[in-house]
Amino acid sequence: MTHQTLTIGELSRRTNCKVQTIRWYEEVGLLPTSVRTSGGHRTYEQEHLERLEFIRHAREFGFPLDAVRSLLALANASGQRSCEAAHEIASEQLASVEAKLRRLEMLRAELAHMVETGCRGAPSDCRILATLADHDHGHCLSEGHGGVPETSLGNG
Amino acid sequence: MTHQTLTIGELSRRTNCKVQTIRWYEEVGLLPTSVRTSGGHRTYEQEHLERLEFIRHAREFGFPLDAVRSLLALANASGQRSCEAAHEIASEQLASVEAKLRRLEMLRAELAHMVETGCRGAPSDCRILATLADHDHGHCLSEGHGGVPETSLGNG
DNA sequence: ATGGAACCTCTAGTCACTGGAGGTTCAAGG
DNA sequence: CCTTGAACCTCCAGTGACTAGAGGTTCCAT
Repeated sequence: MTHQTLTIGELSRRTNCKVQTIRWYEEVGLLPTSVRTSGGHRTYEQEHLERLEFIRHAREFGFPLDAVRSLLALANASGQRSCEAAHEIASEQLASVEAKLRRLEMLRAELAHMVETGCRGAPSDCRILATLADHDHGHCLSEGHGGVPETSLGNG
Repeated sequence: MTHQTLTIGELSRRTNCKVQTIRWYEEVGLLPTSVRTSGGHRTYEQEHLERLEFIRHAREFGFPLDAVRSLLALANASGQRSCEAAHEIASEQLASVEAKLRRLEMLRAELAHMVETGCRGAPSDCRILATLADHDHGHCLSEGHGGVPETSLGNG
């Protein structure tokens, strides 16, 4: 029954999460509206600490915030269904990570080739600048074919 | 001497780059201020087409725009120095891609483990939700130790 | 009572675009 | 010459997940 409350700073230290980020999580509804002191300072309980740790762990696994929101809901209403739903979200995240890996591996190979080839003595024959300028840039780096570079790997 | 000019739409089609993106490249100085028709429409020449293609190729390799800016300058002032500088920029990009790959591979392994373990029959024993809630979350996913999740992989 | 650390709100910036509203210009057909 | 409608124009807001800073207030130990 040591019902101790935490300041935002303490919560920040314990979760390794910046103060601004905690406030932001509250703003976007990942953390409940915090109880305030008479002076307006936020106070937190053990349950908030646990919830924030959950969020941080999920973020470390690269789950986007929307997924974290769903996972939080599932964790609070545990049951067979929750378990299946969590499994599905995690599988999607795994698939997304694997897709990014494939993309990045292709990119790495291309870049490595470019860098290794380097410039062969003659400045006018710099493989790097030549590759970038190449009109007939044959091999296809962008998978989407939608016109967007999509090298962007977003989060996680 | 078929000195033909292009509209922004034609340039867009030929480079697979959206019209808005072309305008935005102009705004941030990657493309020169465009010559306009009397009515204010942008017109482009062959050189702009080539420059934009260069930009697109570099973006496909994941170079951030600042790097693209540098590479463009180097391409326009070719020489031994340019070649070396380009090599350095490309090496940095390669290193950055490799770092992201390492990070993603760790992430993939952790996620795969989590997903494979699944929930073992008992709903209360869902490995996924349990892993996320884990207080003693032992292994270290965040390499920075700066407090930030840094699962974010930015661009390229 | 005081000093300074920690807290508060609000705004803007990051990266590289993307999308949309609301209005103008161009070129082809009648 | 007039109309139609596609293509163009500018300006603004939004994306994801924070981060940084200005300018002001509260807390708590001395």
